Amino acid sequence: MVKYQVPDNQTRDRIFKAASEVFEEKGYDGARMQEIADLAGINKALLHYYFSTKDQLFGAVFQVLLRKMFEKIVSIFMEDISFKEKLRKFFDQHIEILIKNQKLPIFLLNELSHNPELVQGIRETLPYEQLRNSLFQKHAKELKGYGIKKDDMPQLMLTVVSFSVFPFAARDMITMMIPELADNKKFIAFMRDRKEFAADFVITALKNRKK
Amino acid sequence: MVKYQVPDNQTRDRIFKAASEVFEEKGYDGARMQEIADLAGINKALLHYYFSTKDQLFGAVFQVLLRKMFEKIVSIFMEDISFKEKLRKFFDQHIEILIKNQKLPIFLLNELSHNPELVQGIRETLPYEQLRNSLFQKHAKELKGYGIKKDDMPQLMLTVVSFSVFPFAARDMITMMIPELADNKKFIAFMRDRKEFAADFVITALKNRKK
DNA sequence: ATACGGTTAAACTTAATGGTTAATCCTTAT
DNA sequence: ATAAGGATTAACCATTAAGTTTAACCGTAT
Repeated sequence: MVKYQVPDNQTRDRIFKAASEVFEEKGYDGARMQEIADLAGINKALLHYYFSTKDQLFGAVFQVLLRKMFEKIVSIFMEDISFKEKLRKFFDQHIEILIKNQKLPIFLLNELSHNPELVQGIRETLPYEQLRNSLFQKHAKELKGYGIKKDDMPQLMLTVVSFSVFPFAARDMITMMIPELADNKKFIAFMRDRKEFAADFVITALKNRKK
Repeated sequence: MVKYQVPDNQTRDRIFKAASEVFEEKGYDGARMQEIADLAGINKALLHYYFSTKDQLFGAVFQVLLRKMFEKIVSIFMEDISFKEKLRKFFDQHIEILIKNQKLPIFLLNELSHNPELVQGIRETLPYEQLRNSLFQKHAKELKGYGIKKDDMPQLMLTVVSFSVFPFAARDMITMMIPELADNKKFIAFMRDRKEFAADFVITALKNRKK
């Protein structure tokens, strides 16, 4: 493979990374192409040389970030372990990921809510159907033992995900009510505590569910 | 009190209402003063006559919306009923409010995350300290019976709130994974089901908590 | 050598968009 | 009736941001 002036497409990658940061931080409307160019260490002309419009750049970034987050979740839930184990593992790993990407949830949720058509291009490529069905079938006995019917799965899954995602999306609301957690270190500790709290909470609720 | 041309401040109110809608729908960055003026049925000059800058208008709107939401939550939790009853009542009433203000959660959370200083003016006027303390003290015996220590209260309260708020904030993410719920009627039904699901879930988890 | 892709700087175009101005309207007080 | 003053308007202004253009530079492949 012949190398040109710039070996790989490092410029494109730098743009992509810069754009991810700026979009994630400010949202689509608040982001400025100039700021992205600055952060990538290039000028606006080159930025448009790689991504002709803001929309296109945003679309690319959004899709990657959404997929990244989604695939992490799926991969954990696809593993071949008991449902209870999955829960513990999920909260552990997912919360660690979110600690490293604290602004990601609110960014994804907000942009999605502002233009739902963003999903169009991604929907087909994500194995959400697969996840939904296989999750219930793989743990049919275990879930049946908990009195969880197939119809209950959406409520349950939403509940599980909200345990880890919501605190990050609502971070500043939490800070408002619990000023101690304004300190990032303490917030992270709080979220690490939450791993066990959440797993225990869900498992207890399931085990003792009225059938 | 002498009345001038316009008896009450109906114009101001119309502006305020229009601004609430537009900001809630598009966010600060996505909102246009022109659109607000149009929706209020006036022109931009008059808009600036009442609210000199976009920031000022936004600040006023945001504060009112945040307080509105917060006070509803507080009022339910302050009532003089058992903790279990509070939970059921909270999920019932809170979810009904959110059904009528579906975009409010993501709006508040997103704007707050973009400029946390928004809280400054509001913090003092909200009885969150009061809520935190009185909640635990009022139900000391009941919560003790569940093995909830004072330190556990933030985790518990966050959990409770996330049951009702998160689904609205994540509405389009949910729609992506559960296409049936794209239909608003069905989504509302789903959320009404969730009232009982959430209350049962939390109460079961509490009752059987390992101490 | 030369052709070409990546890159820069800088000036430019164009379409909003927030905010202003000066005049007009309307109601009430005198 | 008329003056005063708040409410309202149409037109305007200044700035910003996306995207373009142009001319030049530089390293590598042919």
